[in-house]
Amino acid sequence: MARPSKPLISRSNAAEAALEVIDEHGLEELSLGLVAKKLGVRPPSLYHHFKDKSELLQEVARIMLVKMPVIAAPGETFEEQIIARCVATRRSLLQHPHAAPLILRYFPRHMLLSAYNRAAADEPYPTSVQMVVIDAVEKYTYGASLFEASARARGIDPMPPVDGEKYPKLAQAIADNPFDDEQLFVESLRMFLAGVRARLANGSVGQPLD
Amino acid sequence: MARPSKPLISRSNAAEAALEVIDEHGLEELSLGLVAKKLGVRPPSLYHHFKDKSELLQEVARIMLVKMPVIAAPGETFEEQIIARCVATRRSLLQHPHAAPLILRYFPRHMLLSAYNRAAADEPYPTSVQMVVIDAVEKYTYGASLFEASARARGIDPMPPVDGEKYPKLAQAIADNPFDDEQLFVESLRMFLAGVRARLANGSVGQPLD
DNA sequence: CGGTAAACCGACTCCTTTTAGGCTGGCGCA
DNA sequence: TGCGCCAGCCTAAAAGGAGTCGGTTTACCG
Repeated sequence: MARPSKPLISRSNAAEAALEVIDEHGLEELSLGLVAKKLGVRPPSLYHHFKDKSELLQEVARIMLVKMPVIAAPGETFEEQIIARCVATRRSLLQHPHAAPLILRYFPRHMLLSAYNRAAADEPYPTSVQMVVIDAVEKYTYGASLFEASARARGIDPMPPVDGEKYPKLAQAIADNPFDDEQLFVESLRMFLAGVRARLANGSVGQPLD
Repeated sequence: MARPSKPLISRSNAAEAALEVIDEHGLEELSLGLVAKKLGVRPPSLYHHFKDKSELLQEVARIMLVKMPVIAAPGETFEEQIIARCVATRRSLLQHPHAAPLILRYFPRHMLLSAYNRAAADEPYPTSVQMVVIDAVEKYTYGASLFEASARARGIDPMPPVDGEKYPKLAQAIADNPFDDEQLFVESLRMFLAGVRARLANGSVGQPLD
């Protein structure tokens, strides 16, 4: 079994295998041994395709972003189209809660440049605030998804049971919250984008709220 | 040197030592050996105080949050007070870019419950939207800080140089962006909080933007 | 003053990453 | 067709870190 007729390992199938291992065992327990086993191969063979383990993990982060669906939501407002894309991104990341932290470690911004360019082209905002919107929407989308993924990976409730005696106001707020996790996410984005509108409308961009 | 008169190791000084190691060498290179060396001690001794390495890291995450300054900004609007606290949190996290990812892995929500309770008490919003604000502000603050920390830890620019030929609109948006990183962060929060006001004012909470 | 247990250590095991070098068979080329 | 190269896998083993076990010393408490 020295050299197979068809290669057993490729960059992408190794990354897929690693992603499966992470989904099943978690990021901590990922070892080259487990990835190799899944490919029917010995651990050192992976070094023929990757410089080291971190390069493999980087590839995992990459395929997670590549596999994200491209959403079109015609007929809706510009803002709702943004939100639809953010929701798709969030759902996509939550498919692999254990792997999500890799996005943070190996965030491949260059892969998103064309998306940002399109965003800048589509946004009906003055160019001076476009970066605020791009930056905030990106960071909120990925940040919120990562925190939720982390909570799910650890098997804990995003918002733990709260002692109504010690924290009455918080308990009340939780009880009166009509939104589930995704709705909370969507509503937050709407608040933000509504705020962009409002501050542009009254010319207060850059000024404190009074 | 079997038992010193004063203990050499404690939970907190071990965590401090680990934090220093992380600051100097990065999270990947952190080993119990390095922490032990910094304490003038042998690696196995740490197991007298921590169950395993992850418990030590959890403690590191904890002290990072505990050491956060408590900010008061009297005389300002409620929103600007929130923002001041978020900025302080962001700066605090950016003091330790390499350690920041630990916050994600070991986020101790229960430590923040009293802060959330106070937030719920202070927020002049109906209880049905308080969670939207608390949740979004928290996730954006920590998420954005983590992404910036990650970028700095890797020594890369948050926004890499953009090819003006390939991405003209994006290059334009970057050129016309008047804000630095922290101002971008602040302005995003203002947009969000302005949006909360606006949507409450016109009763559109929960409704799509039109 | 004696017993208990806290606090640290050395030696060891196990596991994982990574390097070095070897084998084999597909494939280009004469 | 035959030859040699090298892609693509292998085994062996080094290097190093996490964690265990069983001391040993000394503080502390009755």
